[in-house]
Amino acid sequence: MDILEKYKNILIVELNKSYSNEDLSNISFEFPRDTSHGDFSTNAALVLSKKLKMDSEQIFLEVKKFFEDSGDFKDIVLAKSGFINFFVKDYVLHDFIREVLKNRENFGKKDLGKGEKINIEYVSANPTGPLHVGHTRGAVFGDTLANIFDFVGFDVCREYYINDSGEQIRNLAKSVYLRYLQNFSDKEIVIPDNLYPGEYLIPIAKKISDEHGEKFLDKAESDWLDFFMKESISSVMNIIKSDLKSLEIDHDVFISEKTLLEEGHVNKAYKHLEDKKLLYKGNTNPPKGSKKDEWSEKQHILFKSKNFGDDEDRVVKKHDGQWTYFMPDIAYHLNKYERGFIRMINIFGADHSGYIARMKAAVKAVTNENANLEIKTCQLVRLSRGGRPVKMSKRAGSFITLKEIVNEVGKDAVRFMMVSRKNDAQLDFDFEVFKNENNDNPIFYIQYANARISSLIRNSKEKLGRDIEDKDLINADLAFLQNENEKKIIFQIANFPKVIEQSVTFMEPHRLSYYLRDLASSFHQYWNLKIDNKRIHILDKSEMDLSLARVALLFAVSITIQTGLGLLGIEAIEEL
RNA sequence: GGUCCCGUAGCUCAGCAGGAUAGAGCGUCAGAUUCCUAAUCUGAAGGUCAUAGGUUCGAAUCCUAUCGGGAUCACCA
Repeated sequence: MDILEKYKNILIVELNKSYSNEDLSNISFEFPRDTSHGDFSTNAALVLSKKLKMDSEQIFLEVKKFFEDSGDFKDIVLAKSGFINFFVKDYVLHDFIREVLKNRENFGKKDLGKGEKINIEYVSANPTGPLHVGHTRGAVFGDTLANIFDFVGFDVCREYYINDSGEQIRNLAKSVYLRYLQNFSDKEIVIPDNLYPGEYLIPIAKKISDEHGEKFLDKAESDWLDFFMKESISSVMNIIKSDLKSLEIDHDVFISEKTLLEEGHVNKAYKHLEDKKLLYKGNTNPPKGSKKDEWSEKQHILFKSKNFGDDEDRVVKKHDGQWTYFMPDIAYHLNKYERGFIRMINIFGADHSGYIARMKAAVKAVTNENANLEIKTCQLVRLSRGGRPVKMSKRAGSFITLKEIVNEVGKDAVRFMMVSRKNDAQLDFDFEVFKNENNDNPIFYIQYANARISSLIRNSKEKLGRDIEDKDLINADLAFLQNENEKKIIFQIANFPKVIEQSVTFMEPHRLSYYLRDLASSFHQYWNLKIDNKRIHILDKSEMDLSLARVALLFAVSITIQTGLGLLGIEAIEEL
């Protein structure tokens, strides 16, 4: 089902017989941009003639021989530039489209993963408040990536790490406690700077008041803190899960830092490092720009992350015996390894990019370099509305939440928006664009294409005087398709498996977004096509065979759009 | 200052593991509606791919340096 791959394999296998000593990895086999360069082209003659100091004509003749027997080609020529250009017979393309129609939602699938377990950790936002726009990009990026990995045969585990331990959680609990006190007092309560001011804590406090009354009033902190931490975390995690649900993001596993601590995983990982002699007592330099007197000269326990490619050794245990945030993270990744994950992917916000080197170092250390951690970062998102930037300040909880954007433009638009740029490029987005129902709005444009194709099937009775069924499409005689636009669309569909493969190997789902937009564009062009200055009618009673052939082709487009949108987590709409 | 990301059309961005004449949307200008969804389409104008070197048959793509923009620096997460 991947034409390109099929012929490339033949080429490489055959070349290997004669030139097994040569590195053939530079040899390409692709759809040339310019149709005058044939249907496929390869640089094989160019590359090998150079390497072997052979005449390129000679290599060309050899290559030509590989393909001649199949009878699939009209012509194979050596271009002046040195490329070998292949002109394929029509039936090859028609057979391909029939394969797409038969395979339906499985078109584009490849077994690249062969069932390999892969762990993708994304979001992992601290449970101190609802998700905001900053989390959204990583959430959608990670989820889309997971979809694509799953599609190509990996055994994907989608995971969320809950940082439910440490100072921030105590602060969360204290913030909720203040809101709780407010429920029993007329006096306005002031929330200190270091605590969380968000109003989402009010219902949490209300629930505690309702269920436990005045039980925690006038009590020492030690009497209520644990309870408030527990209640707050579980309530905030419910908010977060509901945020994720609004984007149809569903993690398989939530792992709690607190649990890792309680079950001894952190101690175990620490001992692990100790046994390998990767820990030592020492000091660190104060960070640039900080005041010297705020810096304690006490001795901490450091992990030799420099041995594994980091540029500093990192503190794992503070002088007072407390863990740093880093140590549980190490334990967590050891735990992933122990659960059988050799391959792990983490999605970080760009503000955590400084953390990449130490995390990779830790995974190497703790797994004896057996596991591979890959980290993808998502750059910032800047939202605007009608050309004006949306101000985002964390003060007073006035940041834009994930829910607000989903409510404003809808799940599909948000998902598309977040993967419509390369992950490591900054993202500027105007809300208004995604509310438009026109060409400005790419998600609309793609859905419109699919809706138009669906309308053909719906209208077939009226326009052709008969219903179109699956077997009509599969049996359609595609030789009736003789138009350049039709050929262009066939090649575009044929490129889908490659786009999928690249999205996986580069971990760049945005490629899929661009692909779908381009495919939709070719479709819309075709829809408006004029021959002899007259608009074509796809459904034309007087040209039944041609009509069926056209619908068959467009149905293959629809299949591709639906699969692509599905991977992006977006509905394919049949009627607007 | 160190590290990471970015720099391609007026704007927002693609550019496939180095390939043939650099692409799309928006915006601008000029057009298309006896039509199955015009919520669409066609055409035109628009480029020193930040700059300078290097690698090679061949560079927007790889390497080095410089300039510009952003993020980050912990005994916070």
